[in-house]
Amino acid sequence: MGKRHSLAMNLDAVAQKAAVSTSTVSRVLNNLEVVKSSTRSRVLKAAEELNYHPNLHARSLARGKSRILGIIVSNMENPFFLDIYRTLESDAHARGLEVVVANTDYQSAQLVASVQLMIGLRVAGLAVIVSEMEEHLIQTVANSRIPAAFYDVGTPQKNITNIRVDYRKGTKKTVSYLSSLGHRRMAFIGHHSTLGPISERRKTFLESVHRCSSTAEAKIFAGPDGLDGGRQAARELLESGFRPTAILCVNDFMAVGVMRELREEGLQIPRDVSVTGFDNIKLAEFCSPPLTTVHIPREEIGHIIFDNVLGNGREKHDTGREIVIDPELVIRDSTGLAAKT
Amino acid sequence: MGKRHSLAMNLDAVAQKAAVSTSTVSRVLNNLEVVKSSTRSRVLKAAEELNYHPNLHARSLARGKSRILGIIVSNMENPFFLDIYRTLESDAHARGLEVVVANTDYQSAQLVASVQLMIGLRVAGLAVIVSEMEEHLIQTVANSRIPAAFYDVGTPQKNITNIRVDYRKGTKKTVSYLSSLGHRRMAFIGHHSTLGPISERRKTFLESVHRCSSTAEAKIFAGPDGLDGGRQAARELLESGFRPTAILCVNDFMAVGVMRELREEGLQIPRDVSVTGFDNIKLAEFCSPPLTTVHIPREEIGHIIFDNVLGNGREKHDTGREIVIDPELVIRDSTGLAAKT
DNA sequence: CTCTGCCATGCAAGCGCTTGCAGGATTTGC
DNA sequence: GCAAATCCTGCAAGCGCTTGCATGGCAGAG
Repeated sequence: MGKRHSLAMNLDAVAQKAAVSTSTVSRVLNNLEVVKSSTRSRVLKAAEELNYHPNLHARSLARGKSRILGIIVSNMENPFFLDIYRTLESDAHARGLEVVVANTDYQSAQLVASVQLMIGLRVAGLAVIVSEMEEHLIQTVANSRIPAAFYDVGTPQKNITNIRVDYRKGTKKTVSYLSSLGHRRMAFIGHHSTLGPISERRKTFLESVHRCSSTAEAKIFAGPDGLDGGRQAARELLESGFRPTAILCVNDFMAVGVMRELREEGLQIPRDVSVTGFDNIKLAEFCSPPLTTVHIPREEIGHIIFDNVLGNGREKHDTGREIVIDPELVIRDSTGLAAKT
Repeated sequence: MGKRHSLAMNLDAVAQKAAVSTSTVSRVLNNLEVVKSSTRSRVLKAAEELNYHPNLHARSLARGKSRILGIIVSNMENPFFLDIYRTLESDAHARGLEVVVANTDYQSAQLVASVQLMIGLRVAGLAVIVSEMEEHLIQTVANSRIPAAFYDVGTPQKNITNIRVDYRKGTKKTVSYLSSLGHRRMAFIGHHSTLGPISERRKTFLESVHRCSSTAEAKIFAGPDGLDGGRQAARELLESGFRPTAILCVNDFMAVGVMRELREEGLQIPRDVSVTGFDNIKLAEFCSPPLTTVHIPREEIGHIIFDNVLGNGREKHDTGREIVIDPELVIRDSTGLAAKT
């Protein structure tokens, strides 16, 4: 019944205008060197004049694969994830791949939808940066045979690599550092989350504090994630009457929120109370006072993920491995000697 | 020559397994209500067992269109763009559309590539949030007949809407406010950029200062964009010997960087010098001191863009219009009465 | 001037899905 | 019990592109 999609501009149109076959047009557009240069330029001219843009769906379909790197990320606002994403993106572009991102917003329904999307798109590779994922879904990805790498999720699977940061170590380093400054009464401010990495930090915190000194006190507070959440949690802490000399926060955003609230309360940092963060986002360096925090090498992580998804074949497609990254403590001005009480 | 792509799992496989035709499978998967429920569940079961995921490329090809909203953005790290993006994304999801984003990093080559990608993907709608775009490229988008909206770019075109913020007004409000506090010596800190909206602010700044008082002094400084850039520009300002009582920054990030440097120099804000930003990002509320800045309603902008791209038909597809948004001054603690000199 | 061989191009099948149309099976009405 | 209406399902064409194979033309060799 002829053209159903009137406005469509396709290879045929170009072929006709250039008086060649579609195959030739295709070859020109794909830079196959078999085409005579006079023909080539004629085709190029026709395509240009018709304002032709190849239909990527048709191309992927015909080729049986797409040149797309899929990225699933739980929260783009988090500079932590954002940085990893940016690295992946630039690696992909360097390899001539397009990128499609899906944000899950920590919603498991979104995660499922995103995975469906990526598989449906038959992406060339998939990076999943989400902190938590059901075993079932991981299996789905594994079954799809799409080369994939996860950040901080579940256990390694067949042809899937899992990359994670040793949060325990980071937390331990922070606690020992604070302990060495004389702190014996500490609080941990986390957020309402059952995410693995988060509860890991919480647990390690308690253990470490008690290992450093049997008389040490440790309490845990929580608020929603983010600047506001940190502030809110700090408020609760203040109202609880507990007066720690040091506060460890689950991430830098919350730490900045916490500092804001403490300052409002008239407390000085670090004179009255020390504060630490986690991640070492840019802001940590620029807030006031600059924040002592745990640095996580996000660029490095991004590169590792990319290499494991679409690396030059060096070591990809091993039977899934686990790669563990060591975090480093960065000392700035938000921590100091414990105040005498 | 049989299956070229061995691992492919397609409709046929499901159809065979469920002992029906591909058409039926297709109808089940698309929830067409014509299928007998016993057949339906048989198909669903087969699909499930085979771990089948429809090929979205084939689907888009057959349907002649995709259910994808394309978003092109110049810099995801900028919370300003990020917020607009997030709004668009949630609007899209609410309508059952997928989203694909392309980051241009302010590189014009990337912009071209992104536009190609979106057109190639035959996206259902396109939002372009990039601050600057060649007329030629705008035309390309217009010619593609894809419903599109631009933020802050060029002139309205046929079936393309342009949305922009009245930066002049925002800058004027800031200057008059500072002027009313007695400031007569002001600096503007921008970044190295020829982007329209930026030079607009710069120019308006100079005009406004001189309009407020003929004896007022105004100078302009610049650095790279971002926290570091603000710091660097502040350094230059300090070294220049110019001692303004107020500094207007082109955006909040730069303002925070500026404040950091001033503080290091021993200056107090706002006692010694007032500082203002632009955009009113979250950080503006949490930095120290909280920043006086110009609020730009990013969510609202996001919704407007979406409505203009894929709105319920209410008013989309007008012959391109221009929508202008009014910014509001938000007064916080980084500004105060001018110091006596 | 004919023969071999290569170069540039065209032919046509196929990628996985949708969908208008047709037709067999099952109901319903009388 | 039979015709008509209804319901499901299948057939097959087509979406725009790629690509293995076939072929026409032309150059150089003899």
